[in-house]
Amino acid sequence: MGKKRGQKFDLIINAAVKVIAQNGYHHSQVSKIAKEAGVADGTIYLYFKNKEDILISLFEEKMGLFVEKSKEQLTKDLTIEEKLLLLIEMHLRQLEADHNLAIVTQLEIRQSNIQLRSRINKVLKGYLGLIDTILLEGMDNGFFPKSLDHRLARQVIFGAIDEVVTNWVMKEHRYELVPLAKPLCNMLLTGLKSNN
Amino acid sequence: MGKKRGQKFDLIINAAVKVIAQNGYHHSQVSKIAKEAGVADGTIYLYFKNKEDILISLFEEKMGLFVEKSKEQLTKDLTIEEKLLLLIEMHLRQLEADHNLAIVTQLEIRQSNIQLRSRINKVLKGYLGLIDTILLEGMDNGFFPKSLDHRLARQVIFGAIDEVVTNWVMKEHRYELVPLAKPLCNMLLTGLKSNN
Amino acid sequence: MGKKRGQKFDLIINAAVKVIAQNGYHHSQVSKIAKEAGVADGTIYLYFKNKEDILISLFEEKMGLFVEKSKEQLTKDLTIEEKLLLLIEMHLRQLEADHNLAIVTQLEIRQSNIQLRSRINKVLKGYLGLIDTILLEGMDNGFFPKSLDHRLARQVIFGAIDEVVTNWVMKEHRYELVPLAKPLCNMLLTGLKSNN
Amino acid sequence: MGKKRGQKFDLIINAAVKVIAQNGYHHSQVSKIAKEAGVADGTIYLYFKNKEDILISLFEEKMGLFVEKSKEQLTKDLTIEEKLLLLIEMHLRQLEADHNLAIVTQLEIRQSNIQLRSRINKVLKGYLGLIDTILLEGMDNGFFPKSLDHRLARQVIFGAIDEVVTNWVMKEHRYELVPLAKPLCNMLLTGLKSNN
DNA sequence: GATGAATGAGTGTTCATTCAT
DNA sequence: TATGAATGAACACTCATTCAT
Repeated sequence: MGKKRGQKFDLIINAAVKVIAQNGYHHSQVSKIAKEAGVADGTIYLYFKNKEDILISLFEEKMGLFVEKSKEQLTKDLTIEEKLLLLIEMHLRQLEADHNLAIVTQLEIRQSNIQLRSRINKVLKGYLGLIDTILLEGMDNGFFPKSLDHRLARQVIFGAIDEVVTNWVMKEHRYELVPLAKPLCNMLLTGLKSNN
Repeated sequence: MGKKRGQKFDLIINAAVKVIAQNGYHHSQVSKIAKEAGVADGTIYLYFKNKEDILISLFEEKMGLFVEKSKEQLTKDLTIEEKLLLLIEMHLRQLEADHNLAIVTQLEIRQSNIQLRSRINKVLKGYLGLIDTILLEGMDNGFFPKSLDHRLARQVIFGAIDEVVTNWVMKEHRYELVPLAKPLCNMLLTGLKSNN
Repeated sequence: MGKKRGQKFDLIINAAVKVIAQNGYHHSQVSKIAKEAGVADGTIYLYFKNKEDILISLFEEKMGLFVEKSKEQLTKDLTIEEKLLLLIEMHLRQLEADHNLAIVTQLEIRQSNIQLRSRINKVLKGYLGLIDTILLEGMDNGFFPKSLDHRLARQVIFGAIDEVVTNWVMKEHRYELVPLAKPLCNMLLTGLKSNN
Repeated sequence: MGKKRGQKFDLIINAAVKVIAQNGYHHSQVSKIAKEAGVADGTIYLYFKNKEDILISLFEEKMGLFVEKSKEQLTKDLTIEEKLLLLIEMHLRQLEADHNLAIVTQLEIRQSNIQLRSRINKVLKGYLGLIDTILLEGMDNGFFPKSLDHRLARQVIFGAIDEVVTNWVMKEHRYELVPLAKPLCNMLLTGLKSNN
């Protein structure tokens, strides 16, 4: 059964983002999502294998789109520094633009089984690939040292961004997120230590 | 109800770590934890308010202990650099020493409700306080620039360490964790960029 | 709605025999039968009132045909003994010739509601009528005693044949059925007791 | 999990006989049975694996008891003829004494999956064993011919009795059942044919 | 007639929690 | 304190049936 797409697919995905952000995954009954989407309960199962599949598909859909867009932007002729900044900015902008999505992404999706993590990780791999590309290009042109452990660096970059977003969600979006891109990027590039 | 302590309290906590790490939180029935602990189902409720309380108490107990130990270590007369390295090393060592605890800490505990996050965050605050202390001391003695946004820095440090541990857990502990402390610490202090 | 006949009617009936024999009635979704028949789900409802109607119609169709054929054969000029043997042989032969039909007839059809039994019984009545005809003719010509309780006798004959077939189906058709006609017929006619 | 017995086990079994006889198996919701038994829904699952298990356990319980009783009676010093008659009489009497049980036994239990049939058959085997014992003893002492196919004979006897009971149930118990034992027994022993 | 996407009623089962002993 | 049998609320999912095309 290849995944069916169509108007209803998006209808359900968007309803799910809203309902899950408001109630949390475990209190978001399938019937509640169906009602919000304006379809019958059973219709959900024409487009999704089960309730968990909604959550993961939602992530794949939204995050996949984001990765696509980002990949495209990063083909531009920019310096490594500009590319990293751009990526961070896009990341923060995307989530600041959709608070519900941010809640689902930073909190609810992490409630999924270890097994489901593999599907999540597949999507994440796409994102991490973008970071890797920047890192490798930078090592190639001397912006980063040849000796850089790029896997560790990738984890540091992703972990830092992710934590910044999560912190913003936990603080209930009480401050602006995008302005943090620049200082965050600098901190990652030059470190915390005074450079004198 | 003040929290009751006693032999059984620890018995249950340790059983929970084992059972939850093996089965995941949602497949760890209270009766399964009780059986592993060698107590009756009902006994659990003499020591814990409900199932979620086991999970959070477990975190409070183990993490609280860790923060205590760390705080103590950090009173030693060390450079800022040494202190940060020590903290990271202790963090990685504690989790590498107990794989089950690492699984619960990095994966399962995140499945808790948004509400429960507040109790988790309270514990985390203790840990983040340690980072802050180092950061502020460093800013004070010129190791870090006065202009450092220490809240952002704290998020970067925590996010990076956390991601490194999570990655290790997701990769099923297939490599050694503690050796990553040194390069991780350096990366955080001097950044990714080449220092020509 | 008079019953519609046509190519598709038979297509569906035959698909149903196959699907139900293989999966059991309760695991034979209408859509599965439709697929096997090569028609759309909705088409089923142009020919049958509901799912149960397929099961009963199937029985009516196959059994009705069998009763017709048998009635015809029994008009021949035969002794009572020959007629009974012929009936039993035809019964066993019909089911041995179509294992799937035998499964449906002996096992699956009995899963229908008490209400539906009335339609089944109507069909059976035709068959039982054949037995009655033989019994009454035999009582008339002295082959059977005048005192015979022919209703009881009919139940004994039908019950015995039915059980022999069911046993064969339950034993997964591991032996030949038709050869049992002769000894079964003898047993019914002369009883189990030694005749000396 | 060995089967738990106890007061509640019987309570539930008896409630199930009543509810299933009145509503049919498929319209006998577990909650309905629980209510009739005066226990909570969940309690059912302390004593039975699932809904089907209630049906089969019920049969095992009631039929098993009957087979025990019959086996005991048949140790008496009786002629073969008397033994067969006794068995038939007990069979008819047991079911005439409990109309609800008869409905479940003759109609509802047959709605179970082919898989569940194996558990049913295991119970039936006990009953069929009783018939076999009589047949073999009769062949041994010359009451039955040495050449008797006792497996076929067993099927004829069981099929006949079963059909007589089913017929009585389908006719909604409108006549007395036990009086049919004698003529039924005779018919099985001496056959239908006139013994000129 | 034929289709098949959409419907939504219906229920078995789990398991955290309680409480009489 | 400790027990564990009993509770009962809660819900994902199926699938027979409909109907607009």
